[in-house]
Amino acid sequence: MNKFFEEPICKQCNLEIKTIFKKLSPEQIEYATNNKNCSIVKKGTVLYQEGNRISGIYCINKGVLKIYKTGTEGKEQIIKFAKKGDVIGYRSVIISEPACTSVKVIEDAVLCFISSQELYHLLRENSEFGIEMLQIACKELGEANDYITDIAQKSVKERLAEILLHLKDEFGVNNEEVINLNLTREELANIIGTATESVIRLLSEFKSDGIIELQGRKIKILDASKLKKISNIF
Amino acid sequence: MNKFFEEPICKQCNLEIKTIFKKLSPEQIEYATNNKNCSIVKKGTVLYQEGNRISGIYCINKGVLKIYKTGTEGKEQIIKFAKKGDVIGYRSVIISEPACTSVKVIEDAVLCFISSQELYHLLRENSEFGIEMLQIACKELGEANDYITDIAQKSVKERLAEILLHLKDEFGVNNEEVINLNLTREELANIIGTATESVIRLLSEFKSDGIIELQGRKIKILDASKLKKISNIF
DNA sequence: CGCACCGTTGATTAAACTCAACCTATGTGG
DNA sequence: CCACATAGGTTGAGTTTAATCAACGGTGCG
Repeated sequence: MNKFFEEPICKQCNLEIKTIFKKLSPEQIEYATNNKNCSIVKKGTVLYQEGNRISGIYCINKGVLKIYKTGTEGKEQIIKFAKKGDVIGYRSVIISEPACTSVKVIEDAVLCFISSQELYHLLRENSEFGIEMLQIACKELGEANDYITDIAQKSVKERLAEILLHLKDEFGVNNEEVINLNLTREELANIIGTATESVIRLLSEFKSDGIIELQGRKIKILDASKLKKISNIF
Repeated sequence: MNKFFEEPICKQCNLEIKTIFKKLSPEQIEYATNNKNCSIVKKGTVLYQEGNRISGIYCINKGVLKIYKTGTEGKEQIIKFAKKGDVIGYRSVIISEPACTSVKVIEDAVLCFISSQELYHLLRENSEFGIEMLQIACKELGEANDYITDIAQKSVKERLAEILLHLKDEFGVNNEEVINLNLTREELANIIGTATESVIRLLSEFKSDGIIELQGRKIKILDASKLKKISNIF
């Protein structure tokens, strides 16, 4: 089974699923197919770092990537995770600036690289494709604004509850209600902007309140409605 | 002099200055000119609120607007300010969603309204215009990511120092080094995500340290380099 | 085996919030 | 014109939240 993914299978890559490419004409799909560059990237790989010039964007066909910034004192701030169907790196390419985030693969990924030139070619040729990109950027912008409000106004406990629900939404749960994404305690802390110890304490509080169950990094959600109440989402 | 601005002067409106329109062809400028709708909006006016459906975007020709979200307990979180040359409302129009922010005029403004239909018409017809919009969105996205990292990691004091410098940059200072934007203490607090009292205490600390001078809402910056040091910007 | 990384817990400290009181300026209605 | 209400600003005291510091246990790996 694993062997199946040992090499990029371009035929079933992003181009055919619902991604930014869905508005391309057959000729443009052909163009993109001939000019993209698929590769397998192992967990732990740093794709690029804050400050790097990047020469194109990556479409994610498989895997999970962590997008983060490095704040004062070198502390990592996780901005978001990217998974199948997401595009990353476009911000820097579009405004011709060095990357403002770093990207690390946290689950083995299959990525498809499209160079800046090709991206611009497609943007110029197909305005619907541009609108598509614009929609992606706007969606991300709305999420960022929500994030700002949450971090600025909610307590750590509220934010942790919210993030657990958010991760459940975004990555789903297996048949045992365990969130399909394993993060270290430190990573959880770096999403919500707190100390690792605070996350640990709150997780065990949730556990003793019967809201979650913990087995190492696996988090099983027992009572989503309680989490919702704690997180103050309406 | 004031009379001069009593009515929108479309001839010298955004269309001719460096805004999103700079990539339009003469015919498209003509089209936009015939379809836009300029108006004077008084300080205090709420342009639209979170949750409203909005039917177009606003280009700012003059004035200052406050873009904010309402968090838990009704506390206002200021996302950003918009001024001459900025466009607002495009996020909601592009992804066909209700507004995720509210907008209030805090300095008398001249605004130019462009309906969703016209915006889409221009986007479809001119892919360079789309790229222009994409660049605006990406720029804003980068700023939002910085903001997230700051709020999550910096102390209130660091953030206040940073915001003062930021306001100085964005709105400039008059010939007496007074920031060209008057905000209430509460508004300052709602930018950096803290309590009004904390802002007051820190401002008077900065004052007694000889870093700033205060006269009501006017903030005079005496020592920008000290502010930079406090804010931990590198 | 020993190192490195992660997770956990406890104790202490510091930052910032909340609450309350009071002051000032401004504007309003009687 | 005065009395009063309102909004913003300030200060102090007390409390809460969360960060920091320190120690220690478990796990996996070279």
